[in-house]
Amino acid sequence: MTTEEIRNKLTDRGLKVTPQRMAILEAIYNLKNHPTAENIIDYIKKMYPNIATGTVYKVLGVLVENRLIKKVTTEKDAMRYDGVMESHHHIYCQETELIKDYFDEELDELLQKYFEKKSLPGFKIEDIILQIKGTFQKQY
Amino acid sequence: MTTEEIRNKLTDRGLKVTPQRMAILEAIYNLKNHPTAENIIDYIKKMYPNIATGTVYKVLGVLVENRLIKKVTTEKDAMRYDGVMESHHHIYCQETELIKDYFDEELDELLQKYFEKKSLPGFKIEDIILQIKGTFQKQY
DNA sequence: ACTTATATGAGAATAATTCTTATTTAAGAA
DNA sequence: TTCTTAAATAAGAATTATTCTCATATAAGT
Ligand SMILES: [Mn+2]
Ligand SMILES: [Mn+2]
Ligand SMILES: [Zn+2]
Ligand SMILES: [Zn+2]
Repeated sequence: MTTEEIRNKLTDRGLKVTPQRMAILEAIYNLKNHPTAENIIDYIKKMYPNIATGTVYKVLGVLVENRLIKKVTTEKDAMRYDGVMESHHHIYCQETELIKDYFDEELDELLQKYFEKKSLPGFKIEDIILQIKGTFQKQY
Repeated sequence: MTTEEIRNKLTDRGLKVTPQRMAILEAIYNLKNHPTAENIIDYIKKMYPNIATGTVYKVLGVLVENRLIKKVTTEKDAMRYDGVMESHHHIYCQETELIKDYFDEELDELLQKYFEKKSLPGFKIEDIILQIKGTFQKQY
């Protein structure tokens, strides 16, 4: 993801391009494993030590509203963020904080067809995300 | 769910039976829509005004550890709890806080078979929960 | 360059949860 | 039925995650 591409994501949504917004998007794309706000703040402060905590939360909210990033829910108190906007699911390791992306078009089609048939009465489905919970096998 | 049944759930796990634990389980079973800790506290305080907030959080943690209840993740800051331990999925209304249970054995079998075939290398799946996001149609 | 609506920084405030410690109590043993 | 004691609770302080307020700074259009 180049600087220009990041800039375009902002302008495409009619958002002002600020160094803070650029830095936050860049952080999300570079930090793997679905960073928390705190992860993002730590990362950005290396290059840009004056960024305000409140600004990061504000910007994250704006980016979510504008569908440039997504929230990832967990059983921990801190929200996590995801810069991958293509449809995908999440593999949660119960022993660590690791959340791996899981892409599977075949599964997505299967689910889409399944819920076309068995549509939920009175509910318009916008998105289906699998939370796949378990543990990674330790390798000796 | 009778008082005796609730009591047995605790003793079956080797947990001491306390009025607080009984009240918290009863609250979760009676409150619908996946209550927050605050919902549970408000409910219990009607009958039992001296219960301490910290006790409720402590007990909720114990009940989760002992698999008598589950956490339900959301994009909001407050954790929500679920007393329904049978396998099921969640329908999230994007416009309200409503989280509806969705039971579907056919779907569960479909998923189980799917992931038997396409097993995730190095990962032991313990549970798969669908987060079905969308909106309930308003009826006029 | 000028203007202005919007974004940011700083720090206070709030909300959700956890921690600490003295006291109480459930449940098994005597 | 007491007695014992490890575990649970109440109360309130502390911590963590997030939001809010408001004065200043700045992006972007004119
Ligand atoms: Mn959450
Ligand atoms: Mn919180
Ligand atoms: Zn992801
Ligand atoms: Zn449920």
